[in-house]
Amino acid sequence: MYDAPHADGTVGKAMQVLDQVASFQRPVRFSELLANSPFPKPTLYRFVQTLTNQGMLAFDAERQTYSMGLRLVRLAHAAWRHSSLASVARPFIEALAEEIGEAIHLAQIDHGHVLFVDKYKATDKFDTLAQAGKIAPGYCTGVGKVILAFMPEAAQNRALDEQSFVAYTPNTHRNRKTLAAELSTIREAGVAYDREEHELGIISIACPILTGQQQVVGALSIATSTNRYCIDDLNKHWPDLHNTANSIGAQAELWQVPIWG
Amino acid sequence: MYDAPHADGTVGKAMQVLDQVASFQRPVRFSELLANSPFPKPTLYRFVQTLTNQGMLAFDAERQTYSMGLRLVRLAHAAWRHSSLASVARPFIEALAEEIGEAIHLAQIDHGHVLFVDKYKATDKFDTLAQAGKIAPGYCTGVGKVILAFMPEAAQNRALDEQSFVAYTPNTHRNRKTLAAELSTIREAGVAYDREEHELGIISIACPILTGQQQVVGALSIATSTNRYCIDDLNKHWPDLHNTANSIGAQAELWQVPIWG
DNA sequence: ATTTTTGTTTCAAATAATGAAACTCGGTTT
DNA sequence: AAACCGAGTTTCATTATTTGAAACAAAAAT
Repeated sequence: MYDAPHADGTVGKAMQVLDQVASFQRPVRFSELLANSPFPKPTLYRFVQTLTNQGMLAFDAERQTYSMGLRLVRLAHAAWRHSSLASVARPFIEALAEEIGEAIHLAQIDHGHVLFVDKYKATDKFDTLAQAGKIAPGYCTGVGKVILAFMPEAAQNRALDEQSFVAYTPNTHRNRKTLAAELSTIREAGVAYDREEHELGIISIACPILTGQQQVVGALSIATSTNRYCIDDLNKHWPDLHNTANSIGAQAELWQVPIWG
Repeated sequence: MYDAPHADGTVGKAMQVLDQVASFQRPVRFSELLANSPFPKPTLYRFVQTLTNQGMLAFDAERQTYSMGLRLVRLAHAAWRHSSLASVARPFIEALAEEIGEAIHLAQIDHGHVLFVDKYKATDKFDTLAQAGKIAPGYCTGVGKVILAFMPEAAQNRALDEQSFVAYTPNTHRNRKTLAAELSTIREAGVAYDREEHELGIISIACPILTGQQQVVGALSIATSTNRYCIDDLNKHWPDLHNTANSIGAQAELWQVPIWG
């Protein structure tokens, strides 16, 4: 038990640095990294050097800043194609979006956070990559809640432990208890709603994507704005959403999409 | 296949393993990796374990296979937004594509390979992510040749060293000499053509994206099929392509897009 | 039941990572 | 001009991690 923080050795630490650079959301100087880093100066320095050599980070010599490297784009391409639901789900989502004319989100879960792996916005041809890869909290999004609701208990507990319960809006769940209560309702109903819990003015309806053995592999949602529609309107699309989610689940199984991360 | 990794300590080796998994283009068993790995069994085993813990790989327990992890998608999202031309270039490309009605490619170069960071296919709303992140050879694509042509000499030499000169079609350059000759022509002309050098039936015209100091940051191309158009037809779009590339270059500079990796 | 293949663990030796301190290089202050 | 400062880089003895031959366990194949 006392070898608990076996923080995955050197590689784990390097990945931590990568995350840190990513978290800045902009090119960042070494000293800025250092200020927020658990590592001493030379250690951090070497990590950053190594990662840059490796193309995981990019160094702008002119401005002396680091940002995420293009090698990640190359690697993620493979991840996206072979390890996410997106490539399997795409044709189904496309069809659904054409029919409904609202934004469709496809999400998987990754360490307690919802990871959008694809997004189709019917009114905009060109929004895919900008959104794919984005993360959002699990406890206050339609896709997040529905995935949580259908997870096996052990995994669900682990994921719930990682929720922050930040109150984005007055409707956001503020603690595990109220969320857990909603999750069991969701599980029975097979649908989750986001009632402006993450962003005021945005609502959604979400269905789980399940395999034959009823394992959740992701979720599908229709999102819209309260200016145009209310939850009841979204409900009319439930049959379509549900069917699409089922079709994707069936395909995912054939295609051997990995079940977890 | 992938470039010789100047063994950057433990982290470099781990990244090498990541690349190896990516290169399979499908879920892969431990033993398959081992067969092609320079590392002894327990070493590889631990790398794979660590990377899986870290979410850089995903392990499918049922099928006993590894694939690329979703963490990469998360990280690449940041890379794509803050470290690639794509986010800056998008509105320009969109406008161009609408006008021309052919596929537009946006590429950067990464270790001698062309990395497509975005693609807009006017006739298909939904092809972006499938292509972004893909790599192609530098020596036989329009975007690749034009980037090579405008690189500073030292970098160009390094990049040329990494070209494989595989003959994809009868028109493909087969050695450095003929390529180098074309590169200087391209540099003078400011345009490159792909005359079915990578794929039979596919041609393209490509312009460099330059900063104020005439540094290449990427390239833009219009691609089409020989069924519909010939090089001369593409040439009619040159002014538009050129203008768009210039606008992107100007914006890139303002936006502080990192110049290299 | 036996062998073979595939995946996992052990442990001493080999290697790589660590970080306090020292150094370099621009730029700024005295 | 000298002294100072802060950001970035290097050194090197110490420490911790990685390494891989070998052994082990589990699952498939024979």
